[in-house]
Amino acid sequence: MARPKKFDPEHVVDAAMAAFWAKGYAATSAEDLVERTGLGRGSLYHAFTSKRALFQETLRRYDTHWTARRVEILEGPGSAPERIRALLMSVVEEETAERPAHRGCLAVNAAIELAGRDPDATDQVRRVFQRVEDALCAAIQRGQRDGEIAADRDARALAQFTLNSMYGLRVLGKTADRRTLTGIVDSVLRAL
Amino acid sequence: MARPKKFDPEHVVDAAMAAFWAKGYAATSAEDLVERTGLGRGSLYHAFTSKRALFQETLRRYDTHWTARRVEILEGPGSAPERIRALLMSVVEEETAERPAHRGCLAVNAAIELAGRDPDATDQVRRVFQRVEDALCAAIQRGQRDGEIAADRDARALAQFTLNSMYGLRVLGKTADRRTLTGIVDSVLRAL
DNA sequence: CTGGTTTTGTAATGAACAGTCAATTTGAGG
DNA sequence: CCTCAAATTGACTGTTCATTACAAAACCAG
Repeated sequence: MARPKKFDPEHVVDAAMAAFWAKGYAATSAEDLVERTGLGRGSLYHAFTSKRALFQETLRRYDTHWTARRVEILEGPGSAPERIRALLMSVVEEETAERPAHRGCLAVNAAIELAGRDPDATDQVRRVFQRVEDALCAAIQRGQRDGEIAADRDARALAQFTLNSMYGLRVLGKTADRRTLTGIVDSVLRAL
Repeated sequence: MARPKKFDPEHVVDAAMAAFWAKGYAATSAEDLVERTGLGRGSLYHAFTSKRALFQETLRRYDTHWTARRVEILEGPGSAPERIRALLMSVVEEETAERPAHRGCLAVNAAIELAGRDPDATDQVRRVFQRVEDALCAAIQRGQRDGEIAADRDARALAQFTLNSMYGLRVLGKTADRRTLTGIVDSVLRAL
């Protein structure tokens, strides 16, 4: 290695993520990325090849970094239903927060914007969804062992149902108020 | 009126809708719209002012035309749970269809792409969501009268829960297979 | 048939787009 | 303290973007 990079690639990807997250893929320009990352145009392209490749890197980092945070919520202390409620309520809080307004979940945004047109993005999104589903399934199985969730029900099916509800909140969160969303969370937990 | 329009405005909006629906707002170019609608650039801009205004018109038409179809499913013959299942399964069918691939629901797509950045689009999306929610609420109240759905539960809350699940399917539909989605529909109906 | 108003088609606008390049700087290895 | 591969810089590419200008064409009212 001759000359070391002046920047931390992870920081740069985080900055790019902020841009893509706020505006979506198509509406984010190379200029936006240059501004946010602080890199020069040349450096950015030298290091990441293209806008598309940088977005792919962004999705990868979202998977490892942000998805892990969601999983941690489920693995925290407390009963399984409590943990699941905490997860869903964290989504409600995010969606109703003033700032950043309605940025939602990057994986969901990418799924809606690019599914069917960008196979690589779709794959990465699938990975995110799968990780959360698996964590939900583990939490539900724990709840079944502890007698908080009916043991005769299929844990995988319940996990998928809960995941579905969580992503529903990402959609309704764009227009619904906190009360409504909280009511939905109550209904979901009642169904477990 | 001096010279009559050569085109049917509704047909043109439908064509524009197809373009926006397939690619999203930002990724659809004026050129795409010209191709799809068959109009000349001049005519298109003369009649619809701007890409943004045409999109707004598109959302309005989606609300009156497509949302009505969803509502019709709920008002069809059969028990309330049957009708709700039919609605959710129509979403599953659309999401797993080969063609058009993963175009989803235009209102959901617009919500995810533009919420927080385009107040007019957000308002229109809210209107769509509200109409479906109201129709669900009516169906659920009917089900409660007929004894198919527990009468002690809040119909509005159940409608919002069901709406949430429906839009969850729009998200998971991008990566999940038909079996999984159908399983989720089963879980949702079990919760009513 | 004619006047007046609107629609239409085409060409042109400047801005913004993603991506490239050659020149320059840098610092780790020898 | 060189050498040289890699990183940086910022100007530059050609393309595509949304939108407009303008003149020709079309049609209804009188």
